Amino acid sequence: MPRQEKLSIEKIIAASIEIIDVKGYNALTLADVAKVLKIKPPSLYNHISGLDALRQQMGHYAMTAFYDAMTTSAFGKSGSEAIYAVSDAYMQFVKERTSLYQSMTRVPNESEPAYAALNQKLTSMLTQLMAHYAESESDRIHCVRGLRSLLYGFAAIELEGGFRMAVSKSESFQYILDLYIKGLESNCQSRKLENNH
Amino acid sequence: MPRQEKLSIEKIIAASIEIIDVKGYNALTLADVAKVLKIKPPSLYNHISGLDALRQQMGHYAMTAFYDAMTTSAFGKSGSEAIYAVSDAYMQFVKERTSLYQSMTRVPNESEPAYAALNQKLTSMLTQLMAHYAESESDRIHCVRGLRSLLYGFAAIELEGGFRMAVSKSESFQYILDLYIKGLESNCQSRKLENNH
DNA sequence: TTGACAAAACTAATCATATTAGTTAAAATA
DNA sequence: TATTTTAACTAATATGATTAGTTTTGTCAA
Repeated sequence: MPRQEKLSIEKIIAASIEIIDVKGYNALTLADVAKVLKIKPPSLYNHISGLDALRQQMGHYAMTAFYDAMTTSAFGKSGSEAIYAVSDAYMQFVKERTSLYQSMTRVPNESEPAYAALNQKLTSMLTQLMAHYAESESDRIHCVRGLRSLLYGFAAIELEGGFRMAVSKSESFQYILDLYIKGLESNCQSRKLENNH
Repeated sequence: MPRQEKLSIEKIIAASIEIIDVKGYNALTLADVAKVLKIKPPSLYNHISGLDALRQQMGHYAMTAFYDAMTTSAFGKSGSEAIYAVSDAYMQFVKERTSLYQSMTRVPNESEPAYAALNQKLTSMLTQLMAHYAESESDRIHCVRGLRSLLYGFAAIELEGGFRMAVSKSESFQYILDLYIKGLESNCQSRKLENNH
C-alpha cells in the first residue's frame, strides 16, 4: 500500500503534464499541481525550488524523451530517408506528446547546461545526417538550421491553429519536406557542376 | 501642458512594449504598465478590460504593423525577388521590433475576427507571390505554408538563442532561403518535364 | 460663468498564487 | 530504540489582477 504513494519529481512532472494537457502550458500553477497530488503547495518545495525550476526540469525531461525519439527514428538511415524519418518522428512527437513538446520548446533557460548539452547532441546528430548533401561543416550547419526552422515553424503554427485554409496539413507537410529535399539535391547538383567547371 | 498627458490605448500599448523590451513578453504586468504611466492599476480598466485584452489589442496592433511591412516590401516585385524581399522584411521586423513581433505571435486568441482577418489577408498576399512557382491553388498554399514555417521557425529559434554553433546566422538565413527557392524551381522544372512527358 | 454629465482617476477590498519560515510527523537508519 | 532526515503541515508575506464604489476633472450647453 505505501508503494505507489511516494512522491517524486517524476510524479510532479506527470501531474504537471496532465494539467498542461487540459489548461495549456502558460496556465500551469503550483496550486493546481498540489491539488492533483493532494498535498499543499508549500510541500512541493521539498522537491522542487519553485515554478520556474519545475518548468526547467520539465524541459530537460522533455528534451530527453525528444532526443531519444529523434535518434531512434534516424538509426541506420541516411540521405533523404533519414531526413524524412526524423521529420516524421518530430511531427509525431508534437502531435502525440504536445505538452511535453511545449515544455521543451518553452523551457525557461535554454542555456542551462544539462538542457543545452542534449540540444547540442541532437544538433550533432542532425549535422551528420547532412553529410550526403553538404561537404563543408558550415554548409551542413546551414542545412540543419533550415530543417529545424522548418519543423519548428510548422509545428508551432499548427499548434496555435495557424493553418486555416481548407488544405490538408499533412499534405502540406509532405510537400514542404519534398521541397526542402529538392533544394538540397539541387544544391548538390550545382556543386558538382562547379567542380567540373 | 495638458496636451501630451491624455492617456489612450496607444499610450498603454507603447508603455507595454517598453516593458516587454526590458523584461520579456511573459513578464508584462498591469502593475508595471500603471507604474510607467504614473497611474494606479485599476485606472487602466477605464481603457482596457484586463491584461488578456491588452495582449489581444497589442496583437492586433502588431499584426497591423507587420502586415504593412510585409505588403510594402513585396510591392511591385514577383518571383524569387519578391520572396527574398518579404523574407528580409520579415527578419528585419523581428530584429528591429522584437516585442511587437512577439505580441503578434503570442496573441491570446488568434481566432479573434480583427486579427484573423489581417492574417488571412497576409496569407492571400503571399499566395499570390507563389503564382510563379505553383499552378494550383493548393500547391501555392503548400508553398506559403513552407515559407511561413521557415521564417517563423528561424525567427523563433534565433530569438530564444537557439543557434549556438559558431556559424553566421545571417549566412544561414541566406543559405536556407536559397535552398527554399531552389526547391521551388526544381518543383517547376519537374512539373514542366511531366507536362511534356 | 455655471451646473449637469461623462470620462477617468482614485481608494478600498477581494481573490489567487508564489514563496518563505518555522513546526511536526513519519520514515529511515545508526 | 534513539537519532536523523525527509517531507508533510500551518501561518504569514508579497505581488498582482480585478471589482466596487467614490471622487475628481474636464467638457459643454444653457
